[in-house]
Amino acid sequence: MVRLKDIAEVCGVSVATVSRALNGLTNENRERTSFICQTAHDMGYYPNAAARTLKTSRSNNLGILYEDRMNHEYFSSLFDELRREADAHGYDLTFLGHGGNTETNYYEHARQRSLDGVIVVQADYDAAGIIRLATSSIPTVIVDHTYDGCDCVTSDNRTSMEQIVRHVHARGHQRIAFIQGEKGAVSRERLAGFYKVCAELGIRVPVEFVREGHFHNPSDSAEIIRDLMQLDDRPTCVLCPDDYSCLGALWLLEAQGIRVPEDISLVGYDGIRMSQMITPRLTTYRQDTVQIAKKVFSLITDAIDSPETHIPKQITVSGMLVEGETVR
Amino acid sequence: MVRLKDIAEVCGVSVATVSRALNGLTNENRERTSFICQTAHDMGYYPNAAARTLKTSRSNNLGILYEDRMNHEYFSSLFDELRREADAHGYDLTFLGHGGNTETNYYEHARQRSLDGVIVVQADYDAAGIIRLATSSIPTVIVDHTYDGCDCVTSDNRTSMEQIVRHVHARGHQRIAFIQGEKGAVSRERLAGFYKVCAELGIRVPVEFVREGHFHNPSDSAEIIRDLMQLDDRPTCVLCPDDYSCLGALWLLEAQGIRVPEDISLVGYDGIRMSQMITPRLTTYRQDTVQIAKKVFSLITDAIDSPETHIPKQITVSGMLVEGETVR
DNA sequence: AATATTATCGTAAACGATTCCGAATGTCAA
DNA sequence: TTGACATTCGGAATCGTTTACGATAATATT
Repeated sequence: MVRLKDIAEVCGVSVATVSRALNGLTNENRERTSFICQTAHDMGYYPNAAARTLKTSRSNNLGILYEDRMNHEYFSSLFDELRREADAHGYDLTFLGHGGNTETNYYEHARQRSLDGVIVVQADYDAAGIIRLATSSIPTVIVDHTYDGCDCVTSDNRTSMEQIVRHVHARGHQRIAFIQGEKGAVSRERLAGFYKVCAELGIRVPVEFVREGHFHNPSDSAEIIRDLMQLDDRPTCVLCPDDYSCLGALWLLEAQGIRVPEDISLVGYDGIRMSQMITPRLTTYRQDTVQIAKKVFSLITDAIDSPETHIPKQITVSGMLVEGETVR
Repeated sequence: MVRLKDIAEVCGVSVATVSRALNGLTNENRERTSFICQTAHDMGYYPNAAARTLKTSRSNNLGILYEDRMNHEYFSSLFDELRREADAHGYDLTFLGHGGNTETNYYEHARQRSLDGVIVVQADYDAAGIIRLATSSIPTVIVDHTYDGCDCVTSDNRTSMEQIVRHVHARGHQRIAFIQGEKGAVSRERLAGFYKVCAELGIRVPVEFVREGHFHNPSDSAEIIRDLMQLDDRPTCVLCPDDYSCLGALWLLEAQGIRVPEDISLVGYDGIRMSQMITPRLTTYRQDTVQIAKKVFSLITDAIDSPETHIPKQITVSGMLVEGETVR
């Protein structure tokens, strides 16, 4: 391993001069600087991140927090975009695990590794470990959830749902059911949008039309939909919590002879690729993962680079309604 | 931040003693050791990874290399399992990006961060950067590809394909087409298994039955399948490179009035969850991502812990044939 | 010409942990 | 009592880098 010391000896200068030259500090002799940089490159020098971190307590490394499994496409593609942004900003991405022991202490883990910030993609937002992290001095950005006084990036859950309701209403639906995902900021926002537009449009919403389901759980959604269809006063359209569960439900229903959209209309959420590859193509709302990732980094880099002037913001990113073939 | 020095002052011992006590070194006073550990815990001590890495040149951090996008389920679930294993072994997982600059130097990046090892999940295996890494002294495990003299974990591509061919043959198919994915060790192995069993079973394979396609590319596969079906002497069954492309092809075909398996039988590969949620359920081969991850870690931990006695191995992990409804 | 100012660079002290080596103490046998 | 030996601990160097500070030389000011 080539060290600054080695370069210093070759160039006949001090270690400090080499460090300054390589870091582009001012007050340095021009030609000498370029000479040092050249020989450093020739010698195959690369800085030792551990030493640099130890001295500066900056690691150029961000933590990424994801408690669930990654295998639904919305999360994995969001993750891909975050990775791209991290690369562009010169950061590495390290997964924040439970730190070996079961008592999930994300804060300590982040401190141990001197992480410059943490991106929370998915977590149990009521858990003490997450709140500890979010309220700490470590720059933290939450995706798809909101804490007061924290940096957050969310989809426009409320207005997107408003668009969806207007869309299906425009296509003639008056009896619209709504399946929630897990309780939380996302479901709350979407439900608010749902109720708001229903009220505006004079759509009556029986209490049994609003059900509690789960994200990414197809059989659960199918069960609820079948249940809804057996009501005397049954809905003509069901809004699902996400594409994954909607797709699954669609197939489970079709296997039972229930056709979409002839017998029932369905709407998904997320806009995963597969939703547009199937027949019928899903009517859904595509989240803009590229923009979400960009916003996450604009927040976190600001928090890192100017911690004293940074004020936490909550950013909303708009997506796009995708008209498929599952709404009659 | 609490340092060893702080603990030493509180306990009235030297820094060296605290370090030894915390690391469980021998030749230490029993009760004093436990007293030190207790106060360290009470003071909220956690070690500084950067300092430790600088001194020991071990980081307890593994690199994970993935050049493509993550959004197909096989890779993302494999990744989930790797994450679980890393947690269990006390390692963190850091993504190896291109290091900011475009000239992809994974080796230097790994050295910079003092990574203890690197797991290559997907990459351009012919690129100089990967080969440089694989042939370096950094413990490296390759998944789904083989280099001579390197640690590799692959699925049983050859025998799995043999099983698949036997299966469809047992169900009466004599005219079987094969769509390859990208060129490489995986495709080569599968094709070898395909040819071998076809020969054994006396199945004639016209040259136009073996096509070059792409992994994870549904429209491409659909195109090829349609093409195959227009042959005078058309196949009755097509083996696709993976579930994702197979699913997509299936829908594209059905949209054009071609029914599966009535008009054509299809077989996928990977065994992603969605393949079993749809109608018809896919006949496919499920890769054992849990076992793959376990093997990866058994190799990499051995390479890290005993670099002198470690000899590179190539491990094959068996999966399981999943009988669905896409083979008549 | 003497002094003030600036531009450059080197010295050395950190950052927090590990670990070699030697010192101090205790134990035991002769 | 003395010497040999084991046990336990502290001192200090070290890992590679950054950076405050002072020293030096070059230039400008009067």
